[in-house]
This record gives sequence, structure tokens and C-alpha cells, in this order.
Amino acid sequence: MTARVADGPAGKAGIRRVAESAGVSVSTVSRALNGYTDVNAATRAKVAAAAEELGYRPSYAAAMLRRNQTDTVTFMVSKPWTRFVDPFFLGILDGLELALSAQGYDLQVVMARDYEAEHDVIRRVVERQRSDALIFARTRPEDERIDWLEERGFPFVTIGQTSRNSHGFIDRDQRRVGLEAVHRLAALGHQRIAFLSTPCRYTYSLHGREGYRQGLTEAGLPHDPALEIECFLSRRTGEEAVTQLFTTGANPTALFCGNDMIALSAMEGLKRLGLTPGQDVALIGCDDTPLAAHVRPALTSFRLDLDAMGIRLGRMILGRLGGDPAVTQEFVRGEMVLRESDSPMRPKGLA
Amino acid sequence: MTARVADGPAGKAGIRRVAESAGVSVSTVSRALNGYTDVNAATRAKVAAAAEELGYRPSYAAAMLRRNQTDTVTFMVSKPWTRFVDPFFLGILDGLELALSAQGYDLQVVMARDYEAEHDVIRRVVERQRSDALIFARTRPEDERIDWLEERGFPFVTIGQTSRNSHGFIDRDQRRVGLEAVHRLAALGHQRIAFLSTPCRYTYSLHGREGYRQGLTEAGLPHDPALEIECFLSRRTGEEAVTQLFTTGANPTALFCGNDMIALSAMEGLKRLGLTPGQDVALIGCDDTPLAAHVRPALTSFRLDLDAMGIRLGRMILGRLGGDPAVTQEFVRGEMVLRESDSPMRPKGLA
DNA sequence: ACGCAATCCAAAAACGTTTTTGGACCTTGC
DNA sequence: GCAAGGTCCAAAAACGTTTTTGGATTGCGT
Repeated sequence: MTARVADGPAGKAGIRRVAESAGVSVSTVSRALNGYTDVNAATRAKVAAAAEELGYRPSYAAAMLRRNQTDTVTFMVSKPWTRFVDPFFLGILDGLELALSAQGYDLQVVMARDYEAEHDVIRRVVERQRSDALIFARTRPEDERIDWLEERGFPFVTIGQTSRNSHGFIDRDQRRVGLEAVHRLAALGHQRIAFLSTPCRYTYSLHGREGYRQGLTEAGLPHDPALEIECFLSRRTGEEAVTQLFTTGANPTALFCGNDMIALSAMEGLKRLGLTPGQDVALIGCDDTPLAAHVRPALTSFRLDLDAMGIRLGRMILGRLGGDPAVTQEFVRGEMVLRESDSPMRPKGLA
Repeated sequence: MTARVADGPAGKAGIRRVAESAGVSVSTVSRALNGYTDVNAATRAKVAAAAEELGYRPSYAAAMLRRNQTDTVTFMVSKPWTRFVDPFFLGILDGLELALSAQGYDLQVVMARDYEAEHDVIRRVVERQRSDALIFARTRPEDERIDWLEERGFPFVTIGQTSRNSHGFIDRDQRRVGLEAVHRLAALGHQRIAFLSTPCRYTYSLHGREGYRQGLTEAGLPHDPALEIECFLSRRTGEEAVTQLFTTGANPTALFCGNDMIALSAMEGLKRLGLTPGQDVALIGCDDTPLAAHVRPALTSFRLDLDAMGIRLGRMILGRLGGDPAVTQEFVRGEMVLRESDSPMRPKGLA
């Protein structure tokens, strides 16, 4: 039996054993393995060899305790409206994990079951101290979560902006999306273009509305408040909106929808009203859900490179953790992908 | 300035400060807060009050170092074929996180970018020692990953079975799914039912095939190997399969597809061949992707309660971590949801 | 009163790193 | 030949818990 040397002769090799085996001190092993400069190349090699030989893996817990950092980043996924929105989050998660794991960081995932829970979830995450940074989406113009985090100096990056924008974020320029959608529809001859908005509490909804309205004025079209509808979370949200639009006589010939979910259910609603989507009424969605391409008529929408978005998110958060004090704010471009649902205005009146 | 007491007068309150404030020893604080029995109720209350008062949060790192466990469970998501499969993983993640967080466990997520990477990813996870247990899917009959994990005694649960089934798992009874699908199609009068299988390396594919074949014999139908096609990862996988089927003269009148992705692309392929899915050729899928309900004809498929599956997974893994040595093996029922694509056999020949 | 058991709690030893401090040993310049 | 300055490394002090060990105190039976 070898001399008892603290990490226990039986257990996994600890840094002490490596030190012993390499014939150097514990501290030297640590410095050598962590890439400090003040260690001779020969010594470093010797240490590396010993570590390799013994299959040494540093104890995460010990390092974490000592350095007081977890090398973990938390992503909070907002419980989606429905399964339709999942691809958005998992797509981002994918890119994010790629960027993080490349730097030795781990990705932790927490779920917020509903809107009210989000703040509590965040609180728990930072108070448990098991994570170095936080990423979340669904920002509001005035976002108490952000105030709370900034107050505590906890590193975070959001997907989406606030009114102050004092923090790091990545976002799609939803204003431009709205603008382009309306331009497209106006160019197709539509004069009565409705906006089926996502909930107005979210910043991006507001941006989308701005874009929508600006598009209207740029196209020389009047702004009719009756054509703006706020849709909430429900599988039939678009259906209800459409029903309302055609019941109250707002009678749009085109719909710009805040997301694909809304667009899809709006299609259902149209059919139920005896209208043919993509023929009687044109539609443009957002997000480019996998569904969009497979539905009839195929939904024109705005594609987002989720992987890239995740990777950039990872870089941003790592930058912040790396001590770079700069608050980075990035935009990703949502590219319109034309399909079938954005049909030209039909000359004749409605059915 | 108060007496310097190790956790630093300035920093967050440590257990020492709580002890001091409550007028007991450090160890008592620990025992009180961790629910040990040998501490007086009055003392426990006093400690709890002091902890509350000081906003004490135990250091995860220190506890982890001492107890040698991380209170973290890792979920490996296999890079999906396409975004279509995402809902499967995120759905499970959701339920899983619910179960874990309820017990104070954290959920860590790692991605395996391709099949070959999966083993390496697993290796990294257990060697880094930042996680207590692992969950992963896509098992093979002979699965080296499982051998590797069992060898090391690392706790894990899989989604899917192996040939030995020596481990804990949760799985859908894919044999039954295949059986039911074929029964349904045979009952509709179909005689030539093709099977568009997911890759055969996965256990569930094999089970599906078993069910398919058994269904055939039970229905008194002959087994034609030309009607069995293995589909790989590609957006057009079903399309290719269908083309092959109708080019070589296998000419099925019904398709049982190993997943919805295959079914959907098979639909495309049928259309390209001038056939009307759900009319000239019946289809049944698996997984019940959100897409299934929205496509025309709506795809008949097998629903899975992903949330419940995630929750049960969580319970299983927590059971294992709780010292319960029993290997639990659970099955979830995949319920056939009838829609439009499973049409009856048309009396006349093909178009 | 005395011994024995039960109950509650204090002291101290880990857990395995990282980081600071300072000391040998060379090299170099004069 | 000596001081000054560099390089490289050893020793030891944290980091903040949990858990073991054992010692007081109390209650009880005799």
C-alpha cells in the first residue's frame, strides 16, 4: 500500500497524487495544468504526463469552491404557447450549447411555467449560486427582472430589448420585419392590411407594430385601429381574431401575423368563415416554424437562423464573463421567405 | 466592525455567521437546516430564524465538495434529424425539469451533434463529474454506451431499450404501435402495406418492424421484403422511399411510417408521383408532431404524452439517486390519433 | 444520591482545489 | 566577488460546507 496521501490511496487520483507522481508540489501541478506562465516547460510536460497517466480529473466542486465560479450558464425557457414554439428555443439552445461547451462551460436549463413564474425562477437561479450567468427571452419594455438583475450585478443577456436597453441583448429587428411585411402586401395591391399582434407586453410586439404602422404610412395607406388586434395564448387565437375582424366589418384583405401560430390558426378561422387563405385573404407570418412550409397554402414567413443566434448568444455571455465590460447588443436579420400565402389582391370584392 | 468570523464580515452570510447569530455551533446549523432529527425543535427554529434573517444561502460548491454529489442530472439530446423532432426533446425536457426542480435538482443539457459524438459526449459528462446521472435516448440493441456506463456504475436511464435491458428505461411499446397501425390499415382493406422504417440501428425501429410483421401475419397478409424500406436522415427520406416503392413495382396502397418526418416527406413524394396521399395511398405516421394535425390530409399518427414521460423519467432517475437499487423499466402508451390520412382501400386500381 | 441511558450539541476533521507569499537557485552586470 | 533581478517552485492559507466523534446535560429508576 502506497503512503496515504490525503486524496486516499483508493479513490480517484487527486492533485496531490499527481504532484507526488510528478515529483513537484501541489501548487505547481495546479499552475502547470491551468496554463500559468511561471512554470518551466519541462516541468509542465512532466506534470501533464503524470496527470494523463493517472487519469487525473480536477474536482469541479473544489475548483468551484475556491474560485467562486461555476462555469455554468443558465438558460430560462419560457413555457411556450404551444409545442409550436419549441423549435425556437431548442434551436437556440443548440447553438448556445455549442458555443459554451467549446469554452468548457456547461449549460443549465430552467423552465418558467408561466409568465408570473419567470421572475421567481430568475430569483432562484441567482440565489442558488449555481450559475454564473443567465439568458432569457420575452423581454418587456419595462422589465422588473432586468432591474432586479442589474441591481445585483448578475451577468445576463436577453433575447429581446427593453425600453432602456442598458443591457446586453440579441434581437431580431421586428420593426423591419413589420415594415417588410406591409411593404410586400401593399406591393401586392392590398389596401386593408390587418396586424394580428403577439401580446403587447413584449417589446418585440411593440416593435412589430411600429414597423406595421410605418409601413402603412410609407405605402400611403390609412391606419385603421380596427385592423390591429392583440392575440393571446390560445390555440385558436388567430381564429378568434379573424372572426372578430370579419364580424365587425373591418374586412381586411391581408393579414400580417406576429407569429406563425397566430397565422396558422387564422387560416383555420378563415376557412371556417368560408374564405380561402392565400386566395381571398393573404397572410404573412413570423418565425418560420417548420409547419410554415408544410401547410396549405404554404405560409410566407420570416426565417431566423437560430443556430447562429445561439452561438452569438454564447459568445456574448462568455464575453461578459471573461471580464469584458462592454455591453454588446446585436441584431439578427429575419429574412422573408416567400411561399404561397402572400397572394396578390384580387380585383373583385370578397366572396 | 464585528468580529472577523471566517466567512468575511463583508461577504454573504456563511454558515458561521448564522451559527454565531443563532448562538449555536456551525454543525448544529447544518444539522438543523438539513432536517436531521437530533436537534431540538426550539434550536431548529432559532437557527431557521437566524438563517432567514441573514438571508443565508448555503454554498452549493462547498456542499458539493463535501457530499460529493452535484444534485444535477444531465440530459443528452441527440441532434435531431431536423427541427421537426425538436418538440419531442423539448417536451420531455419540460416534464423532466419539473420533476427534478421539485426535488432541488438541476437539469443540465448537452447536445450530441451526430451519432458518433454521442459516446464522447457521455464520456465527457461522467468524467467531468459535474453531474450525478445521465439520461439519453436513441438506444441500440447492442449499445456500447450502456456497457461503458454500467462498467463505471454511473447512474443513468435511457429512453428506449437494448437487447439486454439490464438498465432502467422508459419506452413506448413500438411493437404495439406497429401492430395497431397494420391492423388499422388491414381493417381498411389494404393488402399491400409498406413499412418505411427509421434507421434499423435503433432498437425501437426493430420493435416497430416486429410489430409490423406480426400485424401482417395476424391479418393473414404475406410479408413482402420489398415493402420494407429503411429511411435515413434526410429531408426527402420518405420521398426517396416512395419513389423506390413505385418504381420497382412494389406498389403499396398503404404506408406505415416510422416517424412523422418520413410520413410527411412520403406525402410529398406521392404527390410528385401524381398520387394523392390519403386517397390513392393511405398513411400512418408516428410521434404526432404538431405538423401532423395541420398538414393536408391530416396525418394519422401516435400521440405520446411527452410531459408525463419527462416527469416519469425524472422520478426514475431520482429514485436511482435516492439509493433505490431497483432498476425500473416503464412503458408509455402511444395512442393512435385518427385523422384523414388513413383512408380505406379504394376498390379500383391505381390512377 | 448514584449510575445509566437518552438527548442535544460542540469541536474538529475532512473535501480537493486555487492563490498568495516567499524562498531557492541562477543569471547577469558591475 | 557581490548585489540585483529573474525564474521557478514549495508551503500554507483559504474556500464553506457536512459528518463523525465524543462530551455535556438532563431525566429516570433504584
